[in-house]
Amino acid sequence: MKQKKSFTIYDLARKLNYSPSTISRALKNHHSISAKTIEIIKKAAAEEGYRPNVLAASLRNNQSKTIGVLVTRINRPFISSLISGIESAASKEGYNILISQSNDSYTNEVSSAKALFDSRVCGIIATLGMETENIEHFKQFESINVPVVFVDRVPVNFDTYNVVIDNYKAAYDATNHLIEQGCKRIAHFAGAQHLNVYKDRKQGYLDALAQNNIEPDNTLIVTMHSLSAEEGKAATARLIQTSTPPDGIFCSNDTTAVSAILELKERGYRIPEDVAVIGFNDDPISSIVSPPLSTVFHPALEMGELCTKRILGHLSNAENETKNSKQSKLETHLIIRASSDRKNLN
Amino acid sequence: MKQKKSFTIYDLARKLNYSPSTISRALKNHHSISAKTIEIIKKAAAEEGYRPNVLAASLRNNQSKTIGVLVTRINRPFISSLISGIESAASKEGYNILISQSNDSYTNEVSSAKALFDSRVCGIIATLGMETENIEHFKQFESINVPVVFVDRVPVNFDTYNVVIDNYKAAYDATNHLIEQGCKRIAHFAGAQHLNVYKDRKQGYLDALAQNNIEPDNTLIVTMHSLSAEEGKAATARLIQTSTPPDGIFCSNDTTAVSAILELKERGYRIPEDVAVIGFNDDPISSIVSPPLSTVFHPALEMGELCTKRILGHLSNAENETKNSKQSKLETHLIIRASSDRKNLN
DNA sequence: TCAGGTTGCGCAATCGATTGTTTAAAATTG
DNA sequence: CAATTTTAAACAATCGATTGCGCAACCTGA
Repeated sequence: MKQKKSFTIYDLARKLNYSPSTISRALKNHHSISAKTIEIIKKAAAEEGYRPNVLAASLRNNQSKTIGVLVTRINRPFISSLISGIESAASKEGYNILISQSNDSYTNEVSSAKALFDSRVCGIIATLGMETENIEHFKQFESINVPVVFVDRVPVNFDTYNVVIDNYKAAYDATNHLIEQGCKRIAHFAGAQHLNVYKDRKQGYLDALAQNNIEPDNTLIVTMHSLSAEEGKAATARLIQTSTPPDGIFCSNDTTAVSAILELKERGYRIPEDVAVIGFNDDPISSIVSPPLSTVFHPALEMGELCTKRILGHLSNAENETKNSKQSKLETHLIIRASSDRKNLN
Repeated sequence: MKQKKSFTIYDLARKLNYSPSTISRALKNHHSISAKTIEIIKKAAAEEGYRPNVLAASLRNNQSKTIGVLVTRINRPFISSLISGIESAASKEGYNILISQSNDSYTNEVSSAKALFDSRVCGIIATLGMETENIEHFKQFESINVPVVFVDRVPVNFDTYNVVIDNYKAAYDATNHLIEQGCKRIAHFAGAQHLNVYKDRKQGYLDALAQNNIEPDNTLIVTMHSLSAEEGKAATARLIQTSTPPDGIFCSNDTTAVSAILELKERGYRIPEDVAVIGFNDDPISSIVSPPLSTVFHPALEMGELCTKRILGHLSNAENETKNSKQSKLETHLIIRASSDRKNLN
């Protein structure tokens, strides 16, 4: 069932005895239209409930005010906050956002990228899926000069905009914090190592150990596919039952960290006395679990806003791109809560 | 900075010595184009990396394959899952989704609705903001036969598609459950009463009390503006310090329920022995808090999918709309966890 | 062999807004 | 008052895909 046709500048032109071009110009205060005419036209437009058809304008201008957003899963705390930030910054400037999720499937990611391209988005913001190793599907955008901003999970060796946090430093600090609390055997729940975020977090962890002359123990490093609660629970159960269990765990996300806490509690371990735990992201669950989870603040909203700004900045002046580096690294910080705070125990 | 022009059917036509109309028809397997020609054209299109411009097609057809989604806040568990469901069902059918958030501001909601209208969405899915009492801004869609689906927070007296749960029944059951657990003085954290969801939940609560011959006590009913953690904490603190404190709380969302639990624990009350608590939504925090929170399952993903189906159903056959009622009420159920389960105490 | 039918494809208008180029009228100048 | 400049608005092409209509070329059967 088709939509009914809506009221256009042609209808308005006929009604007021002006040409469509005059209507168009009047509505955007073009200097060659007299003030009186502008007033007449705007008044009539408002009365008739005229609404511009942005499809037509976009087609003509070869420029849509729509930003494409391609994420893994919309309903995750970090992602939904990221999108919220993107949307806020975009709508403030009159841009719309078109959203697509890949569910961490490479095939979906490729077809979503195509769909966004076909919609002629003026820019695209993406975070890579777990499976993604090849990023050819983003090159089509560059070929028509549509800016691509990768956020959080970004590819290496692809010269485009990036918005990330310093995963290495955050992980280093988190691990160091555990060491300061007296942990000697620190486990690490790592994510897929072809993704920058998890690779950097692992490296930060390793370097913090090295810096403190702690020999890394591979049996304490668990690399997980999806960093799910189930994986976290299973890994915790396995590690804690060994002859040399960990006394601290640095997890690559809060989901596994919380599941570790729950599993440890169930088995009668005290947190942080027996095992100190620190997560990553500051998801809502991290402050609710008992004891509250220490974690790394992830500025999701801010990252989203910055992504939008990068797109808009590129569109407004393509020349400046060399001035500002294309790489943005946002500040994070540790949030120390009870799950790792051995010094403030009552 | 404008985008570069991309490769069009005209370019393809020139290259292959066919007319643009033949290209267009061939690409969609029109019967009047020979199999051989179709093959030639499709092959060339693939080689040249031709991608259709959906803006042009939408303009011509007066029909975009884009669904507008207007929510209050993207980064809330229920909403992000709802969007995820909408997106999944939409992308499966080749539809895109354009998202806008109102942040519960009426002004934003109105301007977002305008923006979505201007983008000529083929349908719109919306959940009302806290401030919204007037819904004139949704009538423009009906005027050009664009279907409007309200979900969860829906208006009364507006004849359009609705996707909701039975808030009344869920609240009735939740309250009844508390009564079965032996609660005599059950408090209720209510939301803004001009919104159907909170009004129905309150009514279900009241009727459950009445059914069990419990006199309602207005001092136990707290109506909140935003049902935030702060409000929940404050209300809990106030209620528990009265001479006749509640022994059960039915909260209109999980956020306030969790904050109630935390506040009660901090004050030394046992849950559920002293106070049983039940929330609404089944947010991730509900299963993490200690004790785990009993709550009402809210089928967010399913609701989202159904919203999309309603839109697509309307578009494919406008006649059927009388067959299926425009109102869809989805099933919910209680999730009983420790926060209210007095019978399974060890 | 020819009227009538089918097949395969091109022509040209259309969707609604935008904009470079004209044109007509009004205002200014000498 | 004629010449020139300024002002105001119209004309027409354009963006890319779609589609009703028309028109050859070919096929069919009588």
